[in-house]
Amino acid sequence: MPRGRPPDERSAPTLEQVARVAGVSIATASRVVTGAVPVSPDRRARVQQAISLLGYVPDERARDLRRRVHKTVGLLVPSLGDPLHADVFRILHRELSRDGFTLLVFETTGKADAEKASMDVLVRNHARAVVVAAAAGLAPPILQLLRRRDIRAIFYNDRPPQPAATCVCVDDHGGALLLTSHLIGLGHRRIALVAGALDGSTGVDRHAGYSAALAAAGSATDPQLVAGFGWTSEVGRQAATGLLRIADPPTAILAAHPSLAAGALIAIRERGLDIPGDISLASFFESDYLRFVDPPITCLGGLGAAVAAGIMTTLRTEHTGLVEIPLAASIRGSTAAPPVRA
Amino acid sequence: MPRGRPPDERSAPTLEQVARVAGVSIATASRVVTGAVPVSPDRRARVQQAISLLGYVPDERARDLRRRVHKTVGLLVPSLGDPLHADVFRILHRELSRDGFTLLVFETTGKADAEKASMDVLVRNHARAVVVAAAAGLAPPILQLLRRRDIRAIFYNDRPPQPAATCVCVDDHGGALLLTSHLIGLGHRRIALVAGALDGSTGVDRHAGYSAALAAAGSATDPQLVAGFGWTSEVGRQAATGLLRIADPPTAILAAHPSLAAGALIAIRERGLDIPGDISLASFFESDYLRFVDPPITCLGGLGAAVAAGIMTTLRTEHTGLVEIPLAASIRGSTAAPPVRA
DNA sequence: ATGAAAGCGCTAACAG
DNA sequence: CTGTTAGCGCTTTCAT
Repeated sequence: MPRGRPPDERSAPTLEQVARVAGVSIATASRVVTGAVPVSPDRRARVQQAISLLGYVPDERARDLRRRVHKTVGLLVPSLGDPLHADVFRILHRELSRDGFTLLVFETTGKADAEKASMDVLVRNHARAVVVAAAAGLAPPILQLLRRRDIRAIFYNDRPPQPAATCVCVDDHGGALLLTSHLIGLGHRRIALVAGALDGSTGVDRHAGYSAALAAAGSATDPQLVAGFGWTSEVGRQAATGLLRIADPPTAILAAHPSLAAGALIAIRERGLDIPGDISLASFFESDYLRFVDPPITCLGGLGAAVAAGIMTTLRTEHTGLVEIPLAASIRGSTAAPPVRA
Repeated sequence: MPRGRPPDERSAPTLEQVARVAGVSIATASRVVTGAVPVSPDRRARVQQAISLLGYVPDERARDLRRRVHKTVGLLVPSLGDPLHADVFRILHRELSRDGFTLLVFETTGKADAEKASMDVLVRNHARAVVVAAAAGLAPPILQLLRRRDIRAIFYNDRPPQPAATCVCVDDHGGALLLTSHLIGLGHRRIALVAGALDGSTGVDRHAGYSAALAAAGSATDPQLVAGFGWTSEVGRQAATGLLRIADPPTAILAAHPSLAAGALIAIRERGLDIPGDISLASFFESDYLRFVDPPITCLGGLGAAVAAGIMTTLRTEHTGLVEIPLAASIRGSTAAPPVRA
């Protein structure tokens, strides 16, 4: 038998100690802690006194073990630095804490083995659900493991690899359409897209939305005006630099991500152009700096909150399927009518 | 007695099931899982086969409960958006996972009640240690709770409220001294400080280091050249705008935080000044954009890694006391000799 | 309203 | 080497 070490007073007090101090049974002590079942007032008081005297705090793990419930949810994101993911984390964390859940975050940088390792930890900790931003890399075997374990997977941002999976997706197509139409409405005809990587639905859908808006206005998509197939500011900068050098340069640039917009911003300034006098700039999604920059940049707002809300609903209602997050544009100083030309 | 529900095959397989399938005792199964004690080759093989057949994964919580160990560490930061904290999170997470630990992150935004709530969760989950960036708000009662629970507290960034506490601190004074001396060495005499809030050791020490460097060069600190007592880019922008308007404006600006530098950068551009031709700019710490901006901005580098390393050492060696992280400057294009003047 | 006791899934004595 | 067994701290049935 395990050597039951002498009850260490330094160690965390247990329910048994509380019960002893209060002079009641463990069961009664438990009942006042959980608060569910009726306990006589005087005993309740004695137990509560013992609790605060000892500084008792229930052991969440023992509790879950016995209750056979799993109050852990995982979040897998490529990067916590990304404002969208940071927002989702913040809000998810807040909401889940409210329900007594624990959120385990993993930064996977899109690497498959990191995702594998993260999933392993989550399984070992009996996660009930896992929220995944980096859908692309989540290999089928992992998905299978999740299913086998009855762990709900909720994808967001990118559309999931499996058609029937639960997903909270931003309306990328609609967003691009919205922003591009805004630019067209302002009078722009040469609108460039700094597109982002086209290996996931995010990039592809934004590109499609952009093209659709153009088509609706009667123009074709000029391949010369689409560049920047990555997600870093350096990619954005180089793409914009190239875009500004072509024969018939754009009067507006739409960036598919704040980092891309940051790069474009630098390129525009290097070129000595004025925003929005010479060129307009609009970006997907929100980021602190988009507001602080001069002029503040038009973008698609309120996203993190909406995504997080969608995830919470999905989590709570056991909903399965696709949730589309509607998008709204925050029109700011960086977009205006194009300069008049010859 | 609890109604042992019929063994649900959908649910996570237990060691007992593994043992049954392998035709061995549950103890033997446990032994091959933990891998510690000798087990005969054939039995080992049978168990391993059963494990992969069932897809068995040990339940971390039951394990910890039985082992009476606590493999959870908490991290409390004001904001995950801050590159320093994001770095610390990333590295801590990686290192701790390696040791089988779980990292629970909390964004407290410096609010005392958020810190209180976070600590509560950590206590309930039997955290072994908690790493705290927002030292200022961690009220004494919480500290007391931690001590009582024998939870190690490791502070970083700000110096802790309690003198004897364990702390991994950046050498803020030395860093400011280093950067300011660099600027002085370049020939600058009018060096401004965008200081950050002076209600914590971080801001105060950086200010002191700046003054010390000035004093060493034989100049006094001109109060007119110190502004920006907050941590947002907006504060930095306003401070720098003011600084550039005074009668005898600075030829160099030292920002106490990347956000402050971002604001200063905007102000400088608004003023139409060239970096580093008209004015030099240096910043505390690293941030992606500091590298991508044109010109890249001189700053203090490698910080997150160093802090995280210090924390890990502290965690592993049970070290108590103060660890100072040495700082190194990354000299980049944003600092050069001041313009020649009349 | 209360207490005794049976385990949740696991590890580690202890005795073969 | 292997099996038996006593709990880790907690909740909950069952019987008072």
